[in-house]
Amino acid sequence: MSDLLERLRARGWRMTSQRRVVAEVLDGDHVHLTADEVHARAARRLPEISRATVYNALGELVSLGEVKEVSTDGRAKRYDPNAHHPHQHLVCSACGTVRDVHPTGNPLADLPPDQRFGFSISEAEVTYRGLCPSCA
Amino acid sequence: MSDLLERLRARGWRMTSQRRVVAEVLDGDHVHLTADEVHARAARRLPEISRATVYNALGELVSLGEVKEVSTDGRAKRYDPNAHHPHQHLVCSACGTVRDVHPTGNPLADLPPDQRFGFSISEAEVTYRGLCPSCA
DNA sequence: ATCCTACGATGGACAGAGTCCAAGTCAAGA
DNA sequence: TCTTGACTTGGACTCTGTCCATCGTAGGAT
Repeated sequence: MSDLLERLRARGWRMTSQRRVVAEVLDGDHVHLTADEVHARAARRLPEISRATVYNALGELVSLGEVKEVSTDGRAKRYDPNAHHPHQHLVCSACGTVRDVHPTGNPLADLPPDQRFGFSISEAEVTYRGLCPSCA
Repeated sequence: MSDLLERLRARGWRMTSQRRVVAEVLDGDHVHLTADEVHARAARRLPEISRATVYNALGELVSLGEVKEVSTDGRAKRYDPNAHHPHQHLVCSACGTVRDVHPTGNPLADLPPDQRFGFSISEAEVTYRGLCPSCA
C-alpha cells in the first residue's frame, strides 16, 4: 500500500521535497500521527521543514481524500492515511493509542429516517473506547 | 428533566452562585454548548463569573457523570447534560450543529473479540456527519 | 445569629494546537 | 535556461484550555 506518492503524482500534485517527506512519513497502514509527530519525523529527514508547511500539506491530503482526520480526544487531531479502506477506531482512554478496527454491521443503516432530521448524512464514525492491555 | 440541581445538592455538591448558574445553563435536553458558550450564558446572569470557574464546574460535572464531554470536531469540546439517556450524535459538517439521535442496534456488539486486541472496551461512540437542512 | 475554615472563585500568566501572512524560493512548463 | 505561479518559511496571532496564588464565602459548629 505504499503508492501514495504515485497517486499524488498521478493527480498532478506539485511535488516538493517537503511534500514528499510528509507523504512518505504518512504512508502505510495503521499510522495515526498527530501533526506534530508528522513534523518531527519529517524534520529528521529535512531539518528545516516548517510546521506551517506540514499543516498545509496535511490539509491538502485531507482535501484530496487521501488522508482522514481523526479527533479521538479533545487533543491534537491525528492523520490516518488508510482512507481508502473503511474502518473505525479503537482508542485507549489512558494513553491515547489508536488501532484500526473493522466492526460488523453498518451504523449508517442503524439510523432510521425519522432520526435523520432532514440531514443528508454522509458518514458514520464509530469510536470504541477502553483501556489497552498495557494501561489496564 | 430539570432536577440536575436537585441531584447535585443531594450528592453534597457545595452550591455556590457560580455553580448554580452553570448547572442551570446546562440543564435540559438537547443542549450541546461549548465551554465558552456556557460562560457567555452564565455571565448574562452573573457578570463577573470567570472562565476558570466555568471550566472547573464543567470538569466536576463530568467527573460526577452528570454531563458528558463530546468532541465532535477538532475545535472546542461540547458539554451534553443528557448523560443519563444513552444516545449518539448527528453533527452538521458545515455549521457544527449537534442533534441527539437514537440509532437502532448496539455498536459494542458489532465488534468481534478478535477485533478487540486485548482492550477492555467500555463504550462505543457513534458520530453521524452530514449537512443539516439549513446548510444543504 | 455569628464565627471559622476549608473549599471555591478569581484573573492573569501560561501552554498546546492550529491559522495567517508577507516575503523569499523553487518546480515544472515554455 | 527562463519565467512564473505555486509553495515554503517563520513569526505573530487566535483559540481552547490549564495552573496558581490570593481572595471570598458556604455551611457546619457554637
